[in-house]
Parts: sequence; structure tokens; C-alpha cells
Amino acid sequence: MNRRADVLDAALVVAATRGVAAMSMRAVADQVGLTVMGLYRHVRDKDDLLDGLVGRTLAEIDLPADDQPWELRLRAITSQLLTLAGRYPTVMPLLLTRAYSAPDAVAVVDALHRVLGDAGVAADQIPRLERLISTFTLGYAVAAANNGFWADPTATSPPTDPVRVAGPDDAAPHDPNAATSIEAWAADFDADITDLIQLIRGVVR
Amino acid sequence: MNRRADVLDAALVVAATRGVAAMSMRAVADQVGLTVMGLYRHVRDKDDLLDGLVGRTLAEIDLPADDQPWELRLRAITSQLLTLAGRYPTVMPLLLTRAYSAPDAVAVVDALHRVLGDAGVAADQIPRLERLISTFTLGYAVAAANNGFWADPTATSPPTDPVRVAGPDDAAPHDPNAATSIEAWAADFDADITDLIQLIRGVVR
DNA sequence: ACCTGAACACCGTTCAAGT
DNA sequence: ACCTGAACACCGTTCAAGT
Repeated sequence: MNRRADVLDAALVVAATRGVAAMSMRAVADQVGLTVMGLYRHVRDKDDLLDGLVGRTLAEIDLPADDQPWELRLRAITSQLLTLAGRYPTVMPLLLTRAYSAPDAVAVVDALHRVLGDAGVAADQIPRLERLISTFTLGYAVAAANNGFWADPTATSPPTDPVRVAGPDDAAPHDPNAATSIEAWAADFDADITDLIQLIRGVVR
Repeated sequence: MNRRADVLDAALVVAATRGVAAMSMRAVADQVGLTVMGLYRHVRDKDDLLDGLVGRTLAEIDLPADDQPWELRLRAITSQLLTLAGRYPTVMPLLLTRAYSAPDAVAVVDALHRVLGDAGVAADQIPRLERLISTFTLGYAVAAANNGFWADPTATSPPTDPVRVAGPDDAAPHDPNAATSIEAWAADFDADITDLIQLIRGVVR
């Protein structure tokens, strides 16, 4: 009990219910049933907690078996990343921004590397294509989460601050994405992944 | 004097020299020569300051003339975004994560929309392709900035915490990107943009 | 109109103790 | 070994004043 895993679980609960911004050391300590300083027994500092949170979040991805076709695996992983944005909208920026040090985070990157290898991509091209794909996917997820297309039941401030994509009082109605539906976002995403699969085939051919 | 522009300039100076994390309201106030509360005359709150900082940063991009070939314009804009990561490494995550409300930020998005339009992309496909390209570019810039491939002369903590891409003590040496050179990053980026130009041509054809 | 000073309710983290 | 309480140096922001 009260191992690192429990602390990370508590951190994710706080992040999911009150948002990453409200995930203070004190809030996590309360959630796990420790005093603030008890936390420092299981976590080096807040930076380390954040790294752990990234790993804990990506651990929820069900990595596809390696014997499936690579296109299927690519769609499985990326669509699950997009799904995470529905469950944990405020943690998505962390996935995009922070280096992956936790083992569960590295596992996702490795799985994508194997996907690209099985697609026939040359070894020296794999890292840049992996970065292209995961960066795009997470960026897309962040954009979707920011624009609140999934229900955010317990959030406090986000709903008060609803869309804000472009020009609030300076510019005319600008960004055509501002008012699309959740179906449109999902369809766009599928189209993007299809394009990226073609891109990969182009690199291999 | 002491208009909003001066506050944003001061914010960028602080962000560039001490990092976004150290860019407190008090630090910006000191830099611009005001008391903390004097800031609130020009900025609604810190969120507004951050929005302004995103605009101020993107304002440094020299948007190419619309009569140039679209491929050239695409390379000009994206390579300048990557260049920004050298000047302001710690602000890049903001560019990737925050909605673009400042006029200068919207201008960059609009320029990319025109690039895609001139490439022959159908109007209803333009937003998703713009998001694909800018998300990828900024994600790449964040990764590059995080891994410190540009000199970060005045940074305090980053150099102490040098690379950290993968498995620090849990996993074996994992990520093949961990030790590439700046030339390799630039070459990778060029290859990516070339691939994305092909992707756009594929969408149009 | 524009700016200030004092104060409030928070932060992450250190340190010296406790068992 | 594991946890605690008090304290420190910060935060963003409010409020009541000043000119």
C-alpha cells in the first residue's frame, strides 16, 4: 500500500476530476491519504510526479498484438490516444510536451517504432516518422480537448471559457474549425491517419 | 509608453532569458518598470498575458508574399517556426498548446490557409491540413527545444537536466533520437516537410 | 485614467523531528 | 523505513487608496 503506483493513481484522479492545473502536491496528498511530505517518500519532486502521470496515462492504452497488419495497429494506437483526450482532457498537453521517461510511455513509442518497421520503413527514418505521427495525433487531441468536444463533466473553469479558437475581440469570426461537431472531428482524424498511412507508403516505395 | 505592447515585449524578454516558468507577474512587472498591479491595467490576468506572449512570439515570423509558389511559402513559414524554438525554447509549448487569439497568431494560421488554398486543397479540407502541418511543426520544434540542440545561453535549470528522452533508470538505452546532431534534426525536418508537401499533393490529386 | 501597497489564499520544497 | 508539522520563499489576484 501507498506505493508509487498509488500516488500516481491519485494524481490521475485529481487531474481527471479537477484538472492538471489543480493537481497540487497537497491535492494529491489528500487524495492518496498522506500528508504533503509523505508524498516525497514516493516521488522525487513535482517534476517526477508529472513524469509518472504521463506514464500512468499512457498505460491505459491497450497496445495491439504485433501480428496484426501495421495499418490496423497504427489506427488502434492513434485512435486510443485520441480517446484519452476524452477521459483526461487537461493532461493531453503534458503528453505532447514532456519527454517520455516512464516505462509505460516508452512502451507506446516502441510499439509505434515496430509498426513503422513492419511497414517497411528504413531504420534511420523510423524515429522521425514516429515523431511526425505521435506529434500530430497528440496535437490533434489537444486541440479537440481544448475546444471541449467531449463532455467535461466536473471541470470548473473550462466550461466558463468555452471555445476561444480565434480573434476574441480583435478579429472577425476567423477560424472555420470553431464550431464543428464531434463527428466532424473524428472524421477529420480518420482522414488524417489515412493520409499519414499513404505518406508512410510513399516513404517506403 | 507602457502600453500593452511594452508589457508583452517585457514578457518575451523574461521568457527568453529566464524561461516561461520564471515569467511571473512580478518578474514581468520588474522588467517593464511597473509594480505588479500596474500590469493589470494592460493585461486582464496571466492567461491574457500568455495569449499576448503567443502573439508577440509569432509576430516575429516574416510571412512570405502571397505571389510566391506555395511550396516555398510553406517551407518559409514552417522553417521560421522551427527557428523560433532556438530563440525562445521554453515558449514553444505555449504555441502548441494554447488557442490562438492574438491577431499576430491568427495571421500565421491565415497565411497557412492561403498556402493550402493555392495548393488546390478543397476549402473543407484546409483546416484539418493546416492543423496537421502546424501541429507537426510545433511538436517537432518542442521536441528539438526540449532536447537542447540549440544553445540555451542563460537557462538555469535545463542544462543541469540535459537530455532525458527515454528510460532514465528503468529502461535500457531506448530512444534512437537521444543523441543526434543539430544537422540531423534540420535534415529530418526538411524530409518531413517534403513528405507533407507530397501528402498535400496527394490530397489534391 | 493610471498606478500603488498591503493583504489573502495559495504554491513547491526544506528542515528538524517523531515513531 | 516511513511519515509528520512548522516554516520559507514564493505565487496570482483582490481591495482600498492614492494622484
